[in-house]
Amino acid sequence: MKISTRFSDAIHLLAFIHIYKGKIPLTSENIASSIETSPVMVRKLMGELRKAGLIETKHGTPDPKLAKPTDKISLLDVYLAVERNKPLFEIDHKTNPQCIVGGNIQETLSEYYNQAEIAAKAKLNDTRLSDVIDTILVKQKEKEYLQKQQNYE
Amino acid sequence: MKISTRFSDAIHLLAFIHIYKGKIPLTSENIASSIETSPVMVRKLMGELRKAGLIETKHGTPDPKLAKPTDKISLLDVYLAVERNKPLFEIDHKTNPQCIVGGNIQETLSEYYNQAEIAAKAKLNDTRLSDVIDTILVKQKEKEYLQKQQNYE
DNA sequence: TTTATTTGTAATTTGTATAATTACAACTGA
DNA sequence: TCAGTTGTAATTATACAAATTACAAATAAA
Repeated sequence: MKISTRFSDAIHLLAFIHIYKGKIPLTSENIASSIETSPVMVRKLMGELRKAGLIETKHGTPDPKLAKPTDKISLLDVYLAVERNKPLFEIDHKTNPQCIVGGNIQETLSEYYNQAEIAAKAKLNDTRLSDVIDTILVKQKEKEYLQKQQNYE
Repeated sequence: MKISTRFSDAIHLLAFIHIYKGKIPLTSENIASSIETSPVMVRKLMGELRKAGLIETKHGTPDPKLAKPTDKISLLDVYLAVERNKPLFEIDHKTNPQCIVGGNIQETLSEYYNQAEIAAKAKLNDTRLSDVIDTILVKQKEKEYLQKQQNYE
């Protein structure tokens, strides 16, 4: 499976907008170079985030903004924006309906999978974009501190 | 993305063995026709389930058995057997390390993703193969009852 | 009001993970 | 012995995400 990094990249994009707003021009080109993807992918993701009401953009103008404060955007909001209702656990929808197992496994698993999926989504809903940004900034400070230390050794 | 149904198919396979043991020969051919996949895929999955200690097979003999009672096998056991440590949420590992966001997002997200993943896996660990089999058999009975009803109408 | 820049989006190509297929040695049991 | 099966490797086919290409529409600055 060619794995999808849309969810990760969308969070990256939102954090980037917040951290670099006013410091560098927020063109799809600049954002793409941080994610290391194509500007077109960035614009597509931004289109979906815009439709979900998470950012505001203006056609022709390289200046996207977050539509809400970072503590009012949860990771679940981002997930739903770019992955829609994509299941976390895939069910095999092509099983033999003539068989007791094949004829009932899909419905059965979808119930149990759903419970697990909701547990995961509840955690995503508890995590705010502000948490992610705070963690990024702390990790960055720690890195810078370690580098400074090394310079004096 | 070509989605993977290995997890679903592995549960299907185990339920099939339990329900049809002694009723029909448990050849990879017969199991495959219920899953609607190839016999080779079934034999591969069985190989992984065997290595994980969930089933016992004998080379050349079409007679796999569950290695434990169905209430001692959880969906998490099956997941780990066939998906190993495959992450539920994929992190983009190719981001620009020169950027504050690109340089810290991977570590950051892996922490939050892990929390969500553990919540989901805990639910899978709470669900036993016996639960799945019970649900399948109940659903089957319900179907048969409805069909009988229709015959008298 | 022209011109360079950018967004937004569609169409096409490319890369790659997964499943299906092919092939066959090794084992089993009648 | 021999037909049937498992276990596994190698190859091919398929499906889909990402990258690329292309361009109309909007913007901003000269």
